[in-house]
Amino acid sequence: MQHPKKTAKDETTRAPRWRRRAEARPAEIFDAALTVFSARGFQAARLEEVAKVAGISKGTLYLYFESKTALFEAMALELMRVPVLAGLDAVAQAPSAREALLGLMQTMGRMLGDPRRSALPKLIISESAGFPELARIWLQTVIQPVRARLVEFVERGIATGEFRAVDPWETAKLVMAPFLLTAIWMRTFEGLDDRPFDAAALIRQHTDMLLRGLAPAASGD
Amino acid sequence: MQHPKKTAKDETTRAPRWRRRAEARPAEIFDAALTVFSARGFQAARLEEVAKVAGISKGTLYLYFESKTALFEAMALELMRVPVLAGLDAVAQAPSAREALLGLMQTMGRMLGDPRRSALPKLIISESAGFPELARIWLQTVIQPVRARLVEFVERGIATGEFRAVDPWETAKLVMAPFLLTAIWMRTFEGLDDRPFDAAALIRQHTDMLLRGLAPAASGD
DNA sequence: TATTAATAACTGACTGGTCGGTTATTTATT
DNA sequence: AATAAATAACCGACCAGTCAGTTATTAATA
Repeated sequence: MQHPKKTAKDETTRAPRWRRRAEARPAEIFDAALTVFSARGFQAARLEEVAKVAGISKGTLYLYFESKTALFEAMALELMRVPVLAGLDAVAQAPSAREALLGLMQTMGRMLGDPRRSALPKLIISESAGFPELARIWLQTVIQPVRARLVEFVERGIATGEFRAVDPWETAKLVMAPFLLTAIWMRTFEGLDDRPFDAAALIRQHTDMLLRGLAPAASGD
Repeated sequence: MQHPKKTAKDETTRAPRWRRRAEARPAEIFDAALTVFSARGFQAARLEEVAKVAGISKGTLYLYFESKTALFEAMALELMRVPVLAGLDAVAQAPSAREALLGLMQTMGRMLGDPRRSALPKLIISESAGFPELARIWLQTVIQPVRARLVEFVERGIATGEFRAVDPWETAKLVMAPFLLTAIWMRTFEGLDDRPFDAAALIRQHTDMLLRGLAPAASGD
């Protein structure tokens, strides 16, 4: 049988079974992988399902990634690479320590609103046993830089008298804790609890409490 | 071929290969299961290894538990059953809201010191996708009661004028967040970070910040 | 432009190894 | 001797990873 008249580029539109889309694939696979790995966890995730969600066959996955492990790692690294910290330097330029701190918290709050990025912490934490290297990288590329900034802001605030003298390192952890709680809660208990989780309200309250906790004593310490 | 000279049962009590210990087994298996499941995650954990750690054979596991899933669930439930909340009512008897709050935080802090119990949160969170029922039970038996108490204490403090008027629900989450951070950190990043994690210092700082954040405005709001 | 050849992208049936779970057998206890 | 407890060899479902073949796309040729 001869080839059918595909030459009729005038709209015979015979949908091909698939298309070559070598450029678009990786991103789509990352998307699918995040979805499936998030929903099932790394081990329980089936590559067949990742492929299905990505709209390709399992074999095709292996044209782009060496192994299931490599796919997971590449995906996680890809999501980390994204400007998690892009705003950090800008925020640091704020005229006061207070504003810098608030700016950073706002940035983190926005990140929680992006389902893709807010999925990463729980995934890294959950799979840290099997991928210690990934935990290490997350620590180095995300946690430590953010923490360093927070420490810096707190120290600056103390120096300028905006804040009272607290331990900057412990305070940095306290600043981050509610964000972690939120990221985890949304992906673990949301829908099971009788009360909806209002991330915005939590962060508002967090900010309020934090600023009061940092305020210098009104008169004498 | 006949059996080799085992007939030499000169009965001088050489250790028998095993003993009947039907009563002690379950606890030992739980211990082993917690260790292995914590280290590897549910899916990656091998029953062979659980058995080895428990000092028995894989087959013996099945004398006590229906399946890998049943073992995991039974273990998690067993750890929840333990007096997580035993101190709750006692703490609630404290003369002031402030003391009740501090008492509860102290209890939670102590819990983090017990490696067995502090392992549970991360395990539940990590496996929540595969065991949504367990997440629900954890929510109901641990999180919600603790949260309810916290809300109650905060409301009481506001009523008595010990605390300023904050949102008790959001505040309850803020109280818990650093404990969650600690539980997760210790089992995820500890050893990778350049700074050791000082849980006690964090809780001290947390307490300090919290009380200041809750303090009524010195003069006018 | 039409046809053919060459290549890159993709598919899906297949396989080999890995455990969860079972069972025939051995060992301890009563 | 009878029974209960534990073992270890075994089985088979499941799935990551492979590969021989198929289809789309591009390049070369007429």
